[in-house]
Amino acid sequence: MGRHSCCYKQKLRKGLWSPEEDEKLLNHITNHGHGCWSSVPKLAGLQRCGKSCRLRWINYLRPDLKRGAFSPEEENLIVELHAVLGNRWSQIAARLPGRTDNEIKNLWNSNIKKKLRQRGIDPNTHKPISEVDKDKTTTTSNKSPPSSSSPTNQDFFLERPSDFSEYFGLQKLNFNSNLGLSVTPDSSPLCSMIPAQFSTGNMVGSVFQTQVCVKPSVTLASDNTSNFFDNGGFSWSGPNSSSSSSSLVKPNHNLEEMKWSEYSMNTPFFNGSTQNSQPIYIKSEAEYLANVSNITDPWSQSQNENLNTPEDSDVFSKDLQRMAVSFGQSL
DNA sequence: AAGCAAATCAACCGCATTTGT
DNA sequence: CACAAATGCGGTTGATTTGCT
Repeated sequence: MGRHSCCYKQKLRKGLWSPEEDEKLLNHITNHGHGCWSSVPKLAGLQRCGKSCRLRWINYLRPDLKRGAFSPEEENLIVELHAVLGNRWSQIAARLPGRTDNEIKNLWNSNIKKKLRQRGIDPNTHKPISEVDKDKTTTTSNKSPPSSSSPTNQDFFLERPSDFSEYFGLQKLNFNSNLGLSVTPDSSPLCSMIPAQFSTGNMVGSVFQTQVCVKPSVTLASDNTSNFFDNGGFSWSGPNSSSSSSSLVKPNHNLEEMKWSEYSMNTPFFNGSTQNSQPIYIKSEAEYLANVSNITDPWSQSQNENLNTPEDSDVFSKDLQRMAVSFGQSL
């Protein structure tokens, strides 16, 4: 036997809201707040289910809603955010004050998608359509999932849009094993989105399961004297680590199909249990590349080879392990 | 002005996750 | 720990509006 909707048990109204219903709901929430949504309809004198009341409030009655057409700036931001977040409409909406996930979703499906296609861009992958077609004909079955589907925790691939790090800019991430991560954002549009991602949950549940993560553009150094500008990438400050060699992660090395969970399962770094707060700096790939020339790069020799080899993955894992161990020791 | 198709919008549905008991 | 209820999310649908012939 199939499920029934929440409106089924009682004879509750469905469909469009009347002005009278709106007024009742608005008055009730203005005077008492919404509290528990399931009790709202009863308290407000409405023949609706709580879910319907919540939706009406969020999408229509909320006083902070911005109405009217989307500006070109908003549309651009939606495209940029979609390139990073995929169809995570609520997270996209969180970056556009006064806009709801529902209207952004509608705009995307009815308008933006079409515009992108007209410009020769695939709205799912944000790549040129010609490239996507080529991929389709060359790739075989077990490749990364399309970005249109939200990656699950299980299926998180280290894939990102090629221009992602341009949005990323310089971030200062403050890791605290009790509080999770917080971020001091810079002024680029996506930066303040990122901490919202990071600050919920613990390390494994947040930063290392988002597309932001370390992989695209970072250098890892286990030396506490190095700083962001010296090593051109990713570092942490803290007590001296036992490892004297610095660890480097080549930007864009080809580990697209490795899962973060595979790293996180094996690295003590991600399992820190004592309270500590460590600043972590990440800068954009562009900045990285501008500064990287003086840095010894263990992957440079393999530049023209297929980098997606077990050896590469192994080196990368070991570097992460080393970083993890020294970080763990500093906690 | 009428008819039709496309575009837009509001709301529902089912599922996943979170919270409470 | 198990279960149920509540909440939140994204996909989808269907009604309405808009634009074109």
